[in-house]
Amino acid sequence: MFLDILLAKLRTNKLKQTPKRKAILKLFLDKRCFLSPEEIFVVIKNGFKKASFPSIYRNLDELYKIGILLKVQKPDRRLYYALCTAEDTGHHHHIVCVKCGKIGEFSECLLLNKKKVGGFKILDHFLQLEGICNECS
Amino acid sequence: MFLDILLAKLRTNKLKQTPKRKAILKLFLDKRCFLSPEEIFVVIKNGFKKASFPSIYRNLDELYKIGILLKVQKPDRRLYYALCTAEDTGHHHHIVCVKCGKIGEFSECLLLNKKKVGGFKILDHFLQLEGICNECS
DNA sequence: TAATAAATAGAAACGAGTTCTATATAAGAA
DNA sequence: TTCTTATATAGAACTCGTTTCTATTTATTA
Repeated sequence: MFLDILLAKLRTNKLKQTPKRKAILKLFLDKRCFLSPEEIFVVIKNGFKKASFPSIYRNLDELYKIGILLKVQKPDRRLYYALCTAEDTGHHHHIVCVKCGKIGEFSECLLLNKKKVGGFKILDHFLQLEGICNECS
Repeated sequence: MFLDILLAKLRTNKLKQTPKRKAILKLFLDKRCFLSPEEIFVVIKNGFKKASFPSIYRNLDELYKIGILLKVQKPDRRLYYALCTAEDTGHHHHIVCVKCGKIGEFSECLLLNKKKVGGFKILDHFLQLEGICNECS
């Protein structure tokens, strides 16, 4: 089962398997879409007696850092997280549909593998794509 | 001259040609890259006795609304604006030196010439590079 | 079961961006 | 030029998503 794989990943990264972490992972497995910290907070608030935003934010960031979640920012200037389905947890980019806002993910880096350009040695890059998804076109 | 065209666009849209608006436009014409409100504020602060963030933000938004500027959001969760180069000649990118802040420009697009990726049809992209310039390395 | 390292809740802080309002100024009219 | 009026401005105060701080609680292991 997929949840077991995620829980194993927690152990591998020395993160405790707390009830709330499990609830967050189950929520992402159930919904299979991008969720904001606020949406997750509401669910946790309903399932437990106590809940706090800092824990939600920290958990989301930790899950992002160990490659379980991916993180994007929508034009509403909020963070959104979703299960990362890329086989490798390495470098990958996202593309946003200009019509429906759906976010696609691809691990293929579109950049030519150049080390130097215009007299500058390239250290890092930020690539943001806009497009139209299959359903909207 | 390009500045005249932009100023005419202000008049067309019934926006006054204030000294600060002119300074902002000149800055974009000079830099030819994405700038944050903060970066613009610093320049305006140096060129005038007074400056305020609300004016910068409102001006950038107005220039964006009448099509003079583009607006994007980078992962640092800040807004960035750049001249809309629709009439401008060639597709080009910028690279910023992480040490001295110098901005390089190159017309060669580093993106693989893909039209579609992950089920999305690519319409537009924004690429910002970071690196080290010749003098700093 | 006890030890301990990590996770939590709650309050407070942070910071980019926005709203409010009185004052200043660009641009057209007299 | 001077006057008039609508727009632009500075500065203070605010918004709100996100982060930091800290005392308490809890999952893990020994």
